[in-house]
Amino acid sequence: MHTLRIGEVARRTGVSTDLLRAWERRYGLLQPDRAEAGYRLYSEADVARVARMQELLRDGLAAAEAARQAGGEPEPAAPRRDADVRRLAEALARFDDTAAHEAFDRLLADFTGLAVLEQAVLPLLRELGERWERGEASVAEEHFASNLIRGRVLGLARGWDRGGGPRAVLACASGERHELGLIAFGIALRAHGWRVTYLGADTPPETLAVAVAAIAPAAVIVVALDRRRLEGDAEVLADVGRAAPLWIAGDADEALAERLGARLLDGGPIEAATTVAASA
Amino acid sequence: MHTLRIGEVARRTGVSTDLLRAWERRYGLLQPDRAEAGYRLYSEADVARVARMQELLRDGLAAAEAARQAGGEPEPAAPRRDADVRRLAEALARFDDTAAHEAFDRLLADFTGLAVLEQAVLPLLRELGERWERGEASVAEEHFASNLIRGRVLGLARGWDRGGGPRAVLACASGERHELGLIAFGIALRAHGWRVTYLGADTPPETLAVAVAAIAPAAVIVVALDRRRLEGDAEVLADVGRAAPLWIAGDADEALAERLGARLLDGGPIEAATTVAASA
DNA sequence: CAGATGTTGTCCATGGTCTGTCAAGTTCCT
DNA sequence: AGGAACTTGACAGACCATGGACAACATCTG
Repeated sequence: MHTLRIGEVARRTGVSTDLLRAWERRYGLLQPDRAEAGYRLYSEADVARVARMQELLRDGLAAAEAARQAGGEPEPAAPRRDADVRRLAEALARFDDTAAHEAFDRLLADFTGLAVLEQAVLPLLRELGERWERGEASVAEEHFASNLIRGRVLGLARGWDRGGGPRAVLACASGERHELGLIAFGIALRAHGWRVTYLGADTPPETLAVAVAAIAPAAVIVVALDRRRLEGDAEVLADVGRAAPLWIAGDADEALAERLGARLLDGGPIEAATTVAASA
Repeated sequence: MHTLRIGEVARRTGVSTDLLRAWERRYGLLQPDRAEAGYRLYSEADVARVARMQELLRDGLAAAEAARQAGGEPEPAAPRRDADVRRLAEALARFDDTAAHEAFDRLLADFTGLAVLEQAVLPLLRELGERWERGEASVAEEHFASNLIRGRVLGLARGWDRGGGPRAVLACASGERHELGLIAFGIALRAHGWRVTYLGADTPPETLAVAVAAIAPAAVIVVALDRRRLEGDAEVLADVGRAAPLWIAGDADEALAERLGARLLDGGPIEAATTVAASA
């Protein structure tokens, strides 16, 4: 199981080899096996532990304290997570509110909000949508699931305007009600140290304009899965784009972005957050 | 659990490190642990206490008095509830996500979910609506507030199907998106020992039918603030009414109820829950 | 009203601690 | 040979502690 050399771990985690050795020397974060020649040999669990360490550092803990906390149990491996995801899916299909919340709670206890969204919730909803298109899932199932999940995920969007980083305003376009991707983006941007003001689903463009005027953010992100929702409010959005850097995501292209004085965001929520974070 | 150093507490609260030390020295607001090197180590609870201190300062109290209250005995309940409701309203008007959640948390810690809804949230939204009609509140304010509150209130609707009481299915009519009253009703019905399956806003009638067939509840409650939302789905709703006792609430009257094979619910959410609970 | 007194947020000097990075010299593998 | 890794030691810059000082403001006093 212990097969990775230090350079590979560094590549995977973005932590320099020097720093990996320093963490080992100072805090005993990792205790890799050794090859006969003395080379450190790490396991996948070690990589996860380093990732956890990085998260704790981003949360503002001192390195010594972060190492102490990351030194405990590594994140549970994929099987346990998959079991909980499956339990969640089954509970939703049964309209079983209690079981669904329990599965969700367990996922949140074991993983970060971003990981839960990325690896469990979004794929689950995507799959549900596909099954629905194929006629295998009922409207009722889809409705119950997305309603419950919406409530839980909105609960993740809090305390986002704390701290001292640059500010961003996030909104779904007018009429747009799919906000899960936007929330995932918000969490990811938060991990980059930004402060986020989340306006949520179905934000009228005037609301956006008022918020932007009040906050003077370093970025404004508007998402729509149907480009007509953007086109319909083109003038107001262009005004917003003159007041602050505007990004659009979802069903948009370069031409539309240019028309709105906006920049285009594509890829998943996580890459998009990296892009925006790099802009300021 | 004392893990945060002073700089991180400063970042999270926006209070300078100097001031944190001054508050400790002068008022004993916080008594952090110390690391071996002498560094102050704070807990999450300390962060909350600082946030509370800031709120009291915003309310105009002198720092010494604010520290006394933030650190010491809580005030009697009623004034504090009013103060927290006011703080919630002010935070929402400022787009201040963190302060709003904190005020909400404190309300929930001190009162039941039903009381918070009945005495704080619903009146607050009603007042906001009125100010909006008079042009005193912006669309932006209204949107931000109801979005944040929706997320919090949805978080109250969990674990509702536990236990052994009679079952009820709750839904907003198709297109209807005002679900706060329905959630208040759900909490109240829960207090009568019922198990509640909550389908949420904008429930298509077919979804309702599937859920009712799957659950065989002792009551089905459908709410709409605009009666056309009920009339549009009259046939399916009448089918539902044949499968289980159906109640309609909101903008409806006896004639419409009769047409749907339903019974009429009026009055506030709490009386309505009493009515339904008495029916089984 | 002038002056005295108290309150409160901020600033500074000095000195210790923490932590990421770097360097030097060596060994291992292909 | 050359790239990657090893160990040890060092270092700069960020971070923190203490204690005192101070300016701005409010409140009280004669």
